[in-house]
This record gives sequence, C-alpha cells and structure tokens, in this order.
Amino acid sequence: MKLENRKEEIIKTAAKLFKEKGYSAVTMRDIATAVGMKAASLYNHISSKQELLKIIIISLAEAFTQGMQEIKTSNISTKQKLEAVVKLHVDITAQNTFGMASLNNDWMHLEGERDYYLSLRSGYEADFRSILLEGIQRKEIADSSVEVMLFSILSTLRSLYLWIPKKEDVTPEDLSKSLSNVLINGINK
Amino acid sequence: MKLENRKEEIIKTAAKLFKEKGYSAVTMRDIATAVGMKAASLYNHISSKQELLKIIIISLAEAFTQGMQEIKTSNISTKQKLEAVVKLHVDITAQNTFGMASLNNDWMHLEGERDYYLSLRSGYEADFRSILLEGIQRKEIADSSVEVMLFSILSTLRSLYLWIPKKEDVTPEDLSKSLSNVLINGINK
DNA sequence: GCACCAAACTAACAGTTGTTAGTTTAATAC
DNA sequence: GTATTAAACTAACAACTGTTAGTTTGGTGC
Repeated sequence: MKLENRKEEIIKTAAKLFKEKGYSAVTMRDIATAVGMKAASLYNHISSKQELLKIIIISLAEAFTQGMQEIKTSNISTKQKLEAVVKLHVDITAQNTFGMASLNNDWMHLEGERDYYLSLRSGYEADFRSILLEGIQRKEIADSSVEVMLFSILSTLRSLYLWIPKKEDVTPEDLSKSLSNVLINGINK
Repeated sequence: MKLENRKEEIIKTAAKLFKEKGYSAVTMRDIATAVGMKAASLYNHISSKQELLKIIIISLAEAFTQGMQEIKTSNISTKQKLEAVVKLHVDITAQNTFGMASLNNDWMHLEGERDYYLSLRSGYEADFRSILLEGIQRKEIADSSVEVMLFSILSTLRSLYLWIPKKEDVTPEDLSKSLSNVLINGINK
C-alpha cells in the first residue's frame, strides 16, 4: 500500500539524517524537507519523532537478538560461531548503515523503549560472552581475558556502520571473511 | 587562578553531559544547573556553547596527533609501535573518558574547526596506516588487508571511552598489555 | 570606609522546536 | 457528478533554545 511506502521513505530519510547529525540535532522540518513535504504533513504517516527513533532502533536490535539465538543454539565450533556473528553484523549493517548509527549513538534518546533496548543489548552481550567462554573451556581459542576479547570484537563490529559505506566495492562476503580472519588471528605473522 | 578553575569545572561538566546525551541534547541550562549556577552566569567564563565543544575536542585531537608524531619517528619495531599506539589511546582515554565521547560522536557539530579536526584525524589515520604498511613490508606482521587491520584496531581503540569507565579496577598498564595482546595475536589458540 | 571587580544574579530577546487544528487538493469508487 | 478519503497544505501554539543587557553580591587592596 502507498501509505506504507511513504512511511518507509520517511523512516529511511530520518535514519539518514540521524546518522549525519544525531537524533537531537535533526528537526521534523529537516526530515520533511528531505522527503519533500512540510513538517506537519509527516504526521499523516507517523505519530511522533520518537516513533521514528523507536522503529529504527528496535527493529535492528531485535534482528541482532534473533540472529544470535540461531547462532548460539547451532551445533558448530566456537570459531564457526564467531564467524557467524561477524557475518550477522556485516549483513545487517550492510543493509542499513543509517539505522546502525542510531542504534549505536541515539539509543539513550528512546523514551518508552530504552529499558527494552538495554535488555536486548545485555542479553546479546551475555550470549556473546558465553560463546567465548565455551571456546576457552573447550580449548578452541586462546585463554586471554574474555572481557578484553569481547570488547575488542564487539567494538569493531559495532563500528562497521562507519566503515562499510566507505568501502562499497568490498562485498559482504569478502568483508566477513577478512574481518573474521583479523579478529581471530590478529595481525601477527 | 580561580577563574581558570571554574572554567575547567564547566568544561568537565559539559563533557560529562555531552557524553550522556550528546552535544545537541545538552542545554546551557543543563550545564549551569550541574555546575550550580544560572545559564547566563556561564558566560562570565566562556564565550559560547561552541567554545566548550571546541576546547573539549581539539585539545584531545592534538594530543593524539602529538603522540603519534613521537611514535612514528621513534626507532622501534612495528609491534612496539603498535603497542605504543594502544598505550597512547588507553592513557588519553583513561584521563578523559567524557571528552572522548565528544571527540567520537560530536565532532560534526564543530562549526569553526571541523575541517581542522578532520585534517588531524586524516593525518592520524594515514600515520597509523603507514606503520602497518611498513610492518608488512618488513615482514613483521601478517600480510592481511591493511584497511581491515586498521579499521579493526582503530574501532577498538576509539571505543575505549565506553569501556574503561566500566572496568575501573583494571589499571591502564594491564589494559594496554592485554589489549595489545588481543589485537596483535587475535583470540586464536 | 571606599573603590574595584570577578562572578553571580534577573529579565528578556528573537529564533527554533515538536506538535495540533483546521483547510485544501486530487485521486478513487460508485 | 457526487461522495469519500488519503495526504498534502497554512497557521498557530506553548515550550525551549543560546545569548545579551543590566544589576546585585561579596570579597580584596588600600
């Protein structure tokens, strides 16, 4: 239906602007101009600026949670799980680099769903930590600090939204592979 | 002098609030309340909200640039240079986690110094890239994609401001060491 | 006690914010 | 051709924004 298309367009435009300037610095008039209408007309499609942020962030957070569920319940090696997590991040981010900026930088401006978002995020990190811990116990990966490994990998994956747009010639498959390689094997010879 | 102390206090308070909500979402009244005065009184110490952002970001960016100059001109191995870069990030970030949030997330709101900031940033990344390239040529590190290595390491180092405050029990020395280890050797057994 | 002055205050400004109310437009259904 | 309706519009709102002007306060040096 047409209304849904227009709403989708508004959400994508909002996400793009949120990435460039952050949620608070983007006005409804900015979004309206970018989409070719007046600010008041936006309200024929959405209920509030908050709704835009909520849709952008929560849908992405739930995609990560769902992806992680599938990985952690699959019967594969620790390294294969890590590669799958990398691929999950690369794929979701490649599809929506704008929204990922809001997920990373504007979640604190969520008003009704901040706690829900934070619970998804905590759960995700806990699952990730479990994968690493299991890998150490099974002697599949090095016995370094779990927290440092988790932080290092997750920081890199969470920054993909900044990097993918600058390397449009690299396919998600190639990126996943070389990234997995560097994260798992480091840069050592 | 007293005036400088008060100004320092305002800058630190502003940086703290900027980290929590982002530059645009923080009002001069927020800063004033947090520091115990009225918004108009802030202008006895600073000239504008922009000045606060400029001081916070530019001083940090210049510290990184200066640190990088010393590392790249030093006569040490590639791995030692990488360890020095890690230490540079850990030390600066540990001293000013609030300001690092602005450096990472609010530089686009700089009005007079954005281009200057971006030039410092580009120079820093170019120097970092050169260190990695030299390491590959000298066969001191693996011959993986320089861009992927650079992105991965820099993403981790730039996210330190989020992580260090949550691990106050870890000393900068220990963190630098374990982080260098994970970044250089990966998580492989 | 008086002059000086940094640093706080009150009051106000012009512009911007998200949002609402009410109206017009243009396409569709019958 | 008339009724309906989604989606645009204009106009306006109350609240909030960064900042300025002018005033008061309280301590220092003489």
